[in-house]
Amino acid sequence: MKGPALQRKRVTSRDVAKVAGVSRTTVSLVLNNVQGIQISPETRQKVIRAANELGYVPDAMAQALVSRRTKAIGLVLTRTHHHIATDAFLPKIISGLLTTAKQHNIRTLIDWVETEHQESAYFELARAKRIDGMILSTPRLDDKAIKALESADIPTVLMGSVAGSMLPFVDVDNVQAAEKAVSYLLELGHREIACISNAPPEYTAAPERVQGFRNAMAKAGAPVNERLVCFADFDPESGYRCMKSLLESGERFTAAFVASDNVAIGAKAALREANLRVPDDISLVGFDDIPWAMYSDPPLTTIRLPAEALAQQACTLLLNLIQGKEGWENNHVILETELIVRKSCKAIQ
Amino acid sequence: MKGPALQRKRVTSRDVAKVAGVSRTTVSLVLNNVQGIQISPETRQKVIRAANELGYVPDAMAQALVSRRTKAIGLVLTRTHHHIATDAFLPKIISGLLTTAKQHNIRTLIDWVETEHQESAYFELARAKRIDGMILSTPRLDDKAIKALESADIPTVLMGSVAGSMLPFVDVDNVQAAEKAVSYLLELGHREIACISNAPPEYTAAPERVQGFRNAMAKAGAPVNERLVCFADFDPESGYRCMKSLLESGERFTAAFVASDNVAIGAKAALREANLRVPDDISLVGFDDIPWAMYSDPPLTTIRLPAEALAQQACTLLLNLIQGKEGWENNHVILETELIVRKSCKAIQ
DNA sequence: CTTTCATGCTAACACGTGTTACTAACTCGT
DNA sequence: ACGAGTTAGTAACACGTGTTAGCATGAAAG
Repeated sequence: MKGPALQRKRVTSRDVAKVAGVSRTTVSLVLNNVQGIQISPETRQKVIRAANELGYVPDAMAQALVSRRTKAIGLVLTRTHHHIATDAFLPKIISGLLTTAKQHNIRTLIDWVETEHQESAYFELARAKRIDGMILSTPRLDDKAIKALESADIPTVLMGSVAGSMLPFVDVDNVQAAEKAVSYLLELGHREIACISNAPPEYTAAPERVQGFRNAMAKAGAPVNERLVCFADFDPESGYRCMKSLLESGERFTAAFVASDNVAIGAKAALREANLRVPDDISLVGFDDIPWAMYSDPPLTTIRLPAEALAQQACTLLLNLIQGKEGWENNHVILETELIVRKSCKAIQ
Repeated sequence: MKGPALQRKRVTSRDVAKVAGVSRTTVSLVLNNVQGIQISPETRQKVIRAANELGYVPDAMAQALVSRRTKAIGLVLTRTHHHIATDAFLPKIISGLLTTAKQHNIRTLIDWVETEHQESAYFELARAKRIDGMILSTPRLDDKAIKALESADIPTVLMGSVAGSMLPFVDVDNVQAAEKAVSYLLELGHREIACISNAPPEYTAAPERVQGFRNAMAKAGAPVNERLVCFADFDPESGYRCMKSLLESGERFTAAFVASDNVAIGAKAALREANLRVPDDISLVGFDDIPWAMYSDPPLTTIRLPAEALAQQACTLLLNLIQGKEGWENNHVILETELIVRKSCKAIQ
């Protein structure tokens, strides 16, 4: 496959040139298929044959150095160790990213930024020119970081919108989606509805989803009991704690909108512990439609978030940005959500 | 933070040298803190001050080119698009990898190899010298690919052992772990036990876990009903299908060992559809202890696989390999598993 | 016979860094 | 005063590629 002799030495374009009996320049011109230049078909063949014979693969670092393109993008995660480990969405995002990246022959670098050293880490990646651009997942940015990013010279796309930022982003309409979910509960006759957010309010999407809850309630003329609004923290355990405290508060409710399936899993565990059954005693609507939602017991009614499509769009947007297609700047993409009705909700009789 | 004027031009070590009034060499020597060389403290200060003032960050590509180290490792996934998207373990592996990598100031590149183009893709990454080494997750390798990898000049660590390979790997003792799980069921008095594997037998770990099942049954003198042994395919849906076909086969069983929590989730859905309750009608033991196992209804008894620790060990092993610490070659790490007893099993009376 | 022009290819530079060999100046013991 | 040794720093090369300017050669045009 690689020729008879096993070569441990690095094969460079100079070696190919020597074997083909041409100059290194010609090798480069032929293998990169440069247009508007004249090379005889025989020479082309000689070069290509030599390259195959030697198993020549151009050095990515050298290419990057001279072309000033690394052909790599970065996915930057901005959450804690623990939240990354229990993120049910990460696989979908990675899968989506890899698919699109591969189509464009681009590599994906993944990095994790501890919140304390945010800025320095952003810059390290950016200024070291290790990547051509980056995607920030679930950004939680203060004004300083946003400004630093906007003024930095590295193309950036956010997954999740950030108020006050001019950076391009990809997202769903969280307000409208949450409204859809809560409206469904209201249509089933529920009036006393609890709301557990997906994350603390400083994270993207969290306040929007709670706002959607409020909007739906207001439209239906149902009062919002503030004691039934609670902020979780991404993982099932936080959902468990939220639901437990809601139950212990003694406030009455017949349904709950949980703005994350992952959190809902924990919330349901708390209900079970209190001998409350879903949907007979409490109706539950989730958000995200993680792969396990449909296999939950009972199957969880939820809002489907097109995670893979979001990642793909983010990647496409970023690649356009990198290629300098103007008119893409400050642009954004909003994808549609869908209410998936399963069996975790029941009408009030 | 970066000085008054916003510089869009790239800052090189030459610029730093000019500002500090020294040669580029001196800049390199100072900033890399090269030992055994004499530079006066005042010059050192001048250089460091100039570097900070200009916001100098060395170009990673240029460094890689000259040092022949990219300071990046690759995580290579060898499964289908869909299996990656629904992999409950990927976040933990990534989390573990990132932690260890960050400690050593190493970046992580993630790539995905469609099974058809396996070899070419391996080599592309390796020969292009984009990474210093790679970790292969859930390898499914035929002999040709193994040999190609062994003879390639890129350090490689497998996550999951492969029979007949000399490559270093990180794994648990799958046979023993499965034995532990099934022994637990046997101790509870079960004799007619079904076995659903985590994956097709050509993948690592799958045959081992089934073998563990057989061993435990043999030791207890319980006959293995071959019609109750079934191979799933990573995701819940395959578990659902397996369990459904087991139920439709008409063969009697009181418990099932499911060699993957992810698969078990689907299997449980099939049981529920058949109006069978866990653990009252059927006892269930899973494998992996994914984050959702403890929040399942009922909480799933399972074998805990130390996924993050495995990733960390794999990373450490790889870094040793890259640094050329001999004595680490052909080495491997086996981590311990643990039976986590929850509420999905019941004793036979 | 000279001038123009296309063809086929190459020498030479640039990218930004790490590192080795070397030099100039200065100290010091005798 | 003089060779020996230390100190502080630099010039020059290497890494492997992409790209521009230019050089022969031969053919066509005047």
